[in-house]
Amino acid sequence: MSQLPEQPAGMSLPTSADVARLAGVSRATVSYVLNNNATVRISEPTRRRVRDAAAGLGYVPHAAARSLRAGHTRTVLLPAAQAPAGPLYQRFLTRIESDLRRLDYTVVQYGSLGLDPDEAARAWAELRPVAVVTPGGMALTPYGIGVLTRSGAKAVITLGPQPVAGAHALVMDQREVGGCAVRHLLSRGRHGIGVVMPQEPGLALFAEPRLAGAVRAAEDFGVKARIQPLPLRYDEESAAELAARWRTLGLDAVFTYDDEYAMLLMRALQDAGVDVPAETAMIGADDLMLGRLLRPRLSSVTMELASAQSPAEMIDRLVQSPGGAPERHYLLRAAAVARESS
Amino acid sequence: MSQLPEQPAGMSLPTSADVARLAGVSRATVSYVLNNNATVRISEPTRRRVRDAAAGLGYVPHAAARSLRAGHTRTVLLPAAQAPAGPLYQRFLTRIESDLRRLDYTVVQYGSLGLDPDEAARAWAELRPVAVVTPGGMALTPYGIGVLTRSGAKAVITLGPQPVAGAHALVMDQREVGGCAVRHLLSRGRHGIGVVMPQEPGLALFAEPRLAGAVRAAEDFGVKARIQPLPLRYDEESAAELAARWRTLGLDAVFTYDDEYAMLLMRALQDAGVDVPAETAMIGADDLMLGRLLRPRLSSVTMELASAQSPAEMIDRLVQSPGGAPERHYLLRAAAVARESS
DNA sequence: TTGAAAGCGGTACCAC
DNA sequence: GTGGTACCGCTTTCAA
Repeated sequence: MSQLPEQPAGMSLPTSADVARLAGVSRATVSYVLNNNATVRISEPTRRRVRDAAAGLGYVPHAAARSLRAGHTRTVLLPAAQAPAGPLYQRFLTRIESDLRRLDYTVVQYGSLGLDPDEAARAWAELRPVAVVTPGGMALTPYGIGVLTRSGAKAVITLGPQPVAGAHALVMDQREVGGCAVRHLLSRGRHGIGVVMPQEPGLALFAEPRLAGAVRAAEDFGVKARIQPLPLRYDEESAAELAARWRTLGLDAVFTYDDEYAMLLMRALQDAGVDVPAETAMIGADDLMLGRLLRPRLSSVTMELASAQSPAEMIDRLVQSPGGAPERHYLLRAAAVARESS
Repeated sequence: MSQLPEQPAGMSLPTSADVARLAGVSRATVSYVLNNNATVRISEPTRRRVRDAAAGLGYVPHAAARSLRAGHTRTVLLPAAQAPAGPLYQRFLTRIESDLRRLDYTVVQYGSLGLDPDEAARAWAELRPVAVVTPGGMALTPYGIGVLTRSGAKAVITLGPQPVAGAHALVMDQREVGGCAVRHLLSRGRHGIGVVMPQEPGLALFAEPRLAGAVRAAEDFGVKARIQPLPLRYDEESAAELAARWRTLGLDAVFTYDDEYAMLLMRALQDAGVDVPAETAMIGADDLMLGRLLRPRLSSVTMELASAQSPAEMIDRLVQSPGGAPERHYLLRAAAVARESS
């Protein structure tokens, strides 16, 4: 398969004019045939001659020329996230990417580290994408949205913990994660609940809403419930320091932001002689394998992406009929999984 | 900053002709000014008028038009990897991405899931990238390399465990990881060494070379050393099954592919009453935080990317003076970190 | 059923 | 110093 079309040793790729010449037809005909243009009838022999010529020369159309002429692209731009991607985001990416390709879009991740929001929007607009999906870490200003829209983006969509004014939103509402965790702990009869707040800068975007959801769940429960934020760096020293003053905090439960922080804190608490779950119940989030390997086995908040419509279908719909009011779709389903640690 | 340039409500982005009209100059002049073209002297007042007009209109150049005219792009294409990216690859990505931007390249990750190698190469070639860096998971055929080269790619580079004929290579030689692990275990006086082989399809690409390196290190040591591959799925059932027949294997050490598999297997062995490290020494790879949290603390092979020249500089050099013989650069430095498990 | 030709937005050569 | 203009590769009327 790889070698079938004998490529001439010519050093530069042929154009549609070369294909036309070899097939003995005009460039127009080449375009009609290769794009299966339905509005024009081309005879079967001609089609074959064109196809053979294209294959023989190893013709590859020039995307820039095509989109320049067309006045639009089928590029969906996904600015690469700042923070290292978690497992959930990776699943989201592969999913939306293959779905969009099935719908005949070209998905492009474009790195924009170190650009300010307006510069970034202009850089994206240079590519004239038909849709832009910006992850939470990337700020999107009204100016940026304007530039993108006027550059031909039919859909500007934010993806993250909270919506942005003026753009459509795929909301992964992290508050529900905190809410689930705290409701679970409350249902276990715990009332003094610590909430781990990672100090890594990129995580604040997720940690803050999780805390807000935790606080909200506690308020809904009543005055007995108390939420205490617990700053923690992802290193043993920080965990040991927290564990050392654990008993002074008067907590009987902790939501650790995620399973990895759970492992860190569980180890530190156990080393400090604090029993889990007897003295302190613990729940993480992400439902990773590692949680099941801890002793006690870690309770966790499991998350999945779910919506009536796949994100790719939403994008396709917005592209085909743009101009509606900003839409919000809540993608995150969270549920507590009880194991031995709570 | 975001609101300063009052954008007219016009619904489509202005072209350089619009800028020229507003500034009262020609399109040529606009191009000269905005690109700081040094070969032509434009008076300062004119420059200002052009710049003001461009800013006022919110002008954003059209990348496709530019590259069509130029006959080449400054796009470096990074086909997105198939397998979920590990921490090492993520570090590599952010690094190369910001380095390349500094050198004024546009870095684009292009998803190609589910395309066959030659289709994928054609899809990439449509974008006329100046360089392509394909991760190990993506096959690159001689035909594909030919198409890309003729489409204007000055550098076609593979990135992964082993080089590919006809392309430059950034080699992350996984054999050294297995070699390090085994040499470490041998130095501890262990001779019957199991090597975990993850059964997840995407990991074979890494696991096989690690095993090969392990075998090689054992051979170098002498006849006393024995290597035994141990297929393992990433689930507790598979680990328990392996642990149950552990003593029949006659091994006194195991290299677990990475730290996560180490955690899985360590738990299973401990549950089966096999003492680590007394009965079986264990070493993982990646040197994750979680290894330090295990009891016994996990020995691990730590990896980092190092080379005389940054990958971005290599790409830039190849782009500027293409046509040399395929280069190979070995990026991976591996070293065993001894902790309590070995 | 096919071909000639205009034009998408920028760049760069050549005149003035 | 600045403007006119040809052209990059492709699509799409319009005419034949």
